[in-house]
Amino acid sequence: MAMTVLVVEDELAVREAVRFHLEQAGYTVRSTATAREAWDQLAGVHAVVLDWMLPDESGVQWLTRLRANTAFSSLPVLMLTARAGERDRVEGLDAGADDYLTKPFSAAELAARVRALLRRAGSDQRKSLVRLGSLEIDQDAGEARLLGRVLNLTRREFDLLAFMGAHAGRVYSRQELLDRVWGLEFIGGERTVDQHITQLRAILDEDLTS
Amino acid sequence: MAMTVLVVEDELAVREAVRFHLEQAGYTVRSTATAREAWDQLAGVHAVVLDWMLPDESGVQWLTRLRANTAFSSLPVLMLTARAGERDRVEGLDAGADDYLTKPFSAAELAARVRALLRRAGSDQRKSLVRLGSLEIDQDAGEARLLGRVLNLTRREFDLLAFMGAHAGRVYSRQELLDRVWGLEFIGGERTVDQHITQLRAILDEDLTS
DNA sequence: TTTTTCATGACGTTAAGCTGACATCAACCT
DNA sequence: AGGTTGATGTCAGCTTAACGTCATGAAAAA
Repeated sequence: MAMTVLVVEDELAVREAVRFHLEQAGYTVRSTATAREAWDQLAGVHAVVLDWMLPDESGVQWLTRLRANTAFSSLPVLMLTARAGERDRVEGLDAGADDYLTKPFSAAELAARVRALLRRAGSDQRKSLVRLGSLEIDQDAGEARLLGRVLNLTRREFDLLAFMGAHAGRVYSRQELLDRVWGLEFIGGERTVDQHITQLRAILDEDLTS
Repeated sequence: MAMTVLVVEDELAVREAVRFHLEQAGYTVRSTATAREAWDQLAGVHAVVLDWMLPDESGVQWLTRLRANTAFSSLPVLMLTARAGERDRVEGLDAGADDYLTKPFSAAELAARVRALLRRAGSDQRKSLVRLGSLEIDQDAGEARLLGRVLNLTRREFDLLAFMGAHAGRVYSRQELLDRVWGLEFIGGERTVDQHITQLRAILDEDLTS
């Protein structure tokens, strides 16, 4: 699932630079130059990179309005500012920014901070332990247990089992599994899924009978 | 019972921002702009957020005096600084600060750290000592012991071990470790993590077998 | 300065992952 | 009934990429 980041920044050069680096980092990027446009682009966005100074409305004002809207009250926002003034910082955090970066900033650090924001937001809602009968799938620990015993799974095997466990009772086609477990960028035959399913069954069977 | 936090910070904007966020988090907040005033406000306070630079006396000096007073020797203190220098950090912790935060900081992080401080002090159970089998990780002393013997670890090695010890049983990707142990501003290859893990294993192995 | 600690690129090793070939099976058709 | 077809299950080999380690230069500390 590709994460979408909205960049609100009036300076073209900065906007495009930010876009470039976030796309490099694997995010889908949407961008606007004004606060007014930004408002219309919010749907489906997972995080916002917001410039302090905008032509029509200050970033802080915009952020305050955003926070007032319950639908976006917990949307992660990273604020950009040209000045390192202490007062600005405080005002930004007051308005509800989750993180803060002073220009000039390194592109990699921006990406890292966005990544951290998204991870934090995501881990809050992720259910880390799924139990299905005597099978436990522990996302945090990265392990699955059957009858209390830890299964010796490879990464793909675990990912596949975890996905199916998180959507128990639902049927997925091979292609859907490839898209959602392997990722959209994976190019390959559907037989690959068969192989891993076979493997999983073998492991589960073995641990059940031994 | 509502916990009371004393904020000692000369800059009005920062002081009020900190007040705002701590009150949001459910604490009663008292604040002063100078070290002298702070001294008179200490009664009944459960924790202190202390700025490094104050008009009348440096935060470090003030803290040293505080620690010398037996009545306040175990009062949790969170230090704020604009500088990120390693030396400052050491000096602050040396003087008796329990935690340390570099400006600019996020509101959420400040609140989280204060909460952590109060929890530690409240249960009077120094969570800074983690024990895993015969391995002890002592955050306060900045050292780790295996079978009672102090391990000779470098700073990174200790930080890494401490982080993992504090989150035992959880799996982290290389990238997450870089973000959380090295910091978001670190830009570098993931192989770096491998190297330090290898080193840690070697040290632990050696101390186990000798 | 000297000494220690870090980061990183190179490289060998291993096992995880992918794929093609073949076997099996059920449904459908003639 | 026998044959055909398409979907599925399994096996074994090949290819990678993930891992662990070493050595070296850079950076930081003493």
